[in-house]
Parts: sequence; structure tokens; C-alpha cells
Amino acid sequence: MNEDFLFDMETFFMALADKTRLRLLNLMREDEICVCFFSEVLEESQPKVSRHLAYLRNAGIVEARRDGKWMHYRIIKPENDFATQVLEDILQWLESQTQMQKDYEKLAIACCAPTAPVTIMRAPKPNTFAETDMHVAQKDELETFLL
Amino acid sequence: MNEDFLFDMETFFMALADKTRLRLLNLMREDEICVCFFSEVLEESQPKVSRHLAYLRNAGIVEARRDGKWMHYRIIKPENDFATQVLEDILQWLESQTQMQKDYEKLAIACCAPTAPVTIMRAPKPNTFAETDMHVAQKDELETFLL
DNA sequence: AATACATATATGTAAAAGCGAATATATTCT
DNA sequence: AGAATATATTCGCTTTTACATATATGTATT
Repeated sequence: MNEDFLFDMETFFMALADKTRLRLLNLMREDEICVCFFSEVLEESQPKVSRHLAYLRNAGIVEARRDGKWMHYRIIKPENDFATQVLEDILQWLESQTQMQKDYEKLAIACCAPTAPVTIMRAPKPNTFAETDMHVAQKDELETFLL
Repeated sequence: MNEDFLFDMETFFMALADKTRLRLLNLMREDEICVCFFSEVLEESQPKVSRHLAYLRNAGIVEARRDGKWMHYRIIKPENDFATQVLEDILQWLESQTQMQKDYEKLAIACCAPTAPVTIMRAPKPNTFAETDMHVAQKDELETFLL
């Protein structure tokens, strides 16, 4: 599907031209993620996260899946093949950035913490971290990150 | 050079999130181009073109070269390797779009026209088209495009 | 140096995007 | 059904962006 009239480049790039949205994409790069984790990890209000996710969804970059009360968002392959290629490049790019790496570590630690913050206490963990046990080293990091 | 603090992804994508700027990039995809050609081909005012070129320049995507009265703009390799990769993908993407193909043809025809429009009469042609002679078929197209 | 022309910048205004707070909706639990 | 939880949407406001018009700057020509 490369019919250009079906895919709006402006909307696509506008969706990527925002730090919050790039951070959201980064957290989704391996797995679908529940909304409350975004809010917790990025330390942003729930409405703000929700609005930015809607923006990404309108641009055809992510899609949502309902799971009871929870909404999980994940990156999808855009309709346009060129967009898909660009998106893959961008995910690699994000992975290379220190800020994004920090966010991602914080997600990992939040998922593995024995006493989760209230906001995500009952929320379903991303599969990537669902089964992981926390190591001692990570417990130490927890202090640093969640303070 | 992939130090992320040296390269602002937001600015980069914001620069790409505008149709006028994408059209400008498309016209530059093979060669540097003089400002008055942009204005002529896109049928946009010179100040508007100039502002958008400044935007692209701030984002580190194009650079300008002065040639007497004329300013030539061309695409440059961004500082960041990931940005370079994305930019290459985007140029291919542009090339695939019918709107962009039309712009490009119009550039070719404007450069080859025997009686150039006033705005570009004395302007230096892009090298790509500087030596080209116009074919009969293109002369016919001229009527369609420049009317 | 004065003029003319090409390009750049500044300014005023309208449109759009972002945000927090409050509210609405959907789902589950009791 | 009603309360509680998770997410989405709306509203009023501020900030940003885009465009048009006007003005300034830089070259070339005279």
C-alpha cells in the first residue's frame, strides 16, 4: 500500500515531532504497554499521556487493545511501506539515546519492583517484564530511580 | 556523531511535518536549487519559501550557498547518522508520490523553457537541467504546467 | 555612491497545538 | 444497582506556528 493519497506524510511527521510522543514510542518498542505505565514512568499526567497516544493513533503509528479496564498500546506497521521503513529507523534511533535508555530502564525497574507505586499496583505488566524477578542490583537502582 | 544531545529529534521531525517543506526537499533531491525556482515551481511567495528554507536549515537538513544575488539551497547529511538514514528514506518516499513527481517535472520544464517566466529569467539553473535541451513533448507539457 | 534587483528578516494577526482541571465513559467488583 | 478504577474527552487558557505585508540587507550595475 503505497498510494500516497492514502497516507499523510505531514500527519505522520507531526506525530513524531514531539518529545512526549517519542518517549511513548520508545517505551512501546518491544511490547505493548498499559497506559498507567506510561504515566508512571514518564511522570506525566494521565490525560496528557492519553491525548498524545490518541495523536499517535490518528497518525496510524500505534493501536490500542482493551483488556478489561486497561488499555494497552502498541506500535503497528503503518499502511505505507516507506513509513514503515522510517519508523523502524526511528525506533533504532530512540534506542541509541541516553534519555530514552533511562526511560526504558525505569520501565523495567517499575515492572520488577516488589512494592509497585499505587498507580500501577494492579496494572498488567508488559510481557517483556512480566515474569522477570528483580535482582539485588536492581533493587538498589530502584532507590535512585523512584525517588 | 550520534551524541543525542547534539541533535534534536523534535526539531528534525517538526521540519519534516509540513507539506511546503517536503515539496522543497523533493525539488532539492538531486541538486542544489536557487530560491526563485522554488517560488516559481511551487507557486508560493518568495518570503514564504525563504522562511521554510530557514526552518530546514535550522534543523540541519539543508544548507545555503550564496552565488552573487542568488541563494542556492541543498540537502546536507545531518550530523546524526540515524537522521541521515531517515532522511534518505524520506527522499525515496517523496520520489514515489505523484504530487512530488509533478513538482519535479514542473521544475524540469521550467528550466528547459525557451522563454522563462520573469521570476527566473536570469536565475542560475540547477546543474541537472542546465545543459538540457527541451524536447517537443516537453514543449507541449509547458502549456499545461505554466498556464 | 546611487540605483535596482534578489533575498532575508521583522511585525502584526489568525489558526493550531499544548496543557491542567474537571468531567464523561467504560469496565469490574461488591 | 452502585461504588471504585482506568482511560478518554472537553473546556478555558497560554504558547506556538503560519501567513501576508512591510522593511532591511546584500550584490551588481551604472
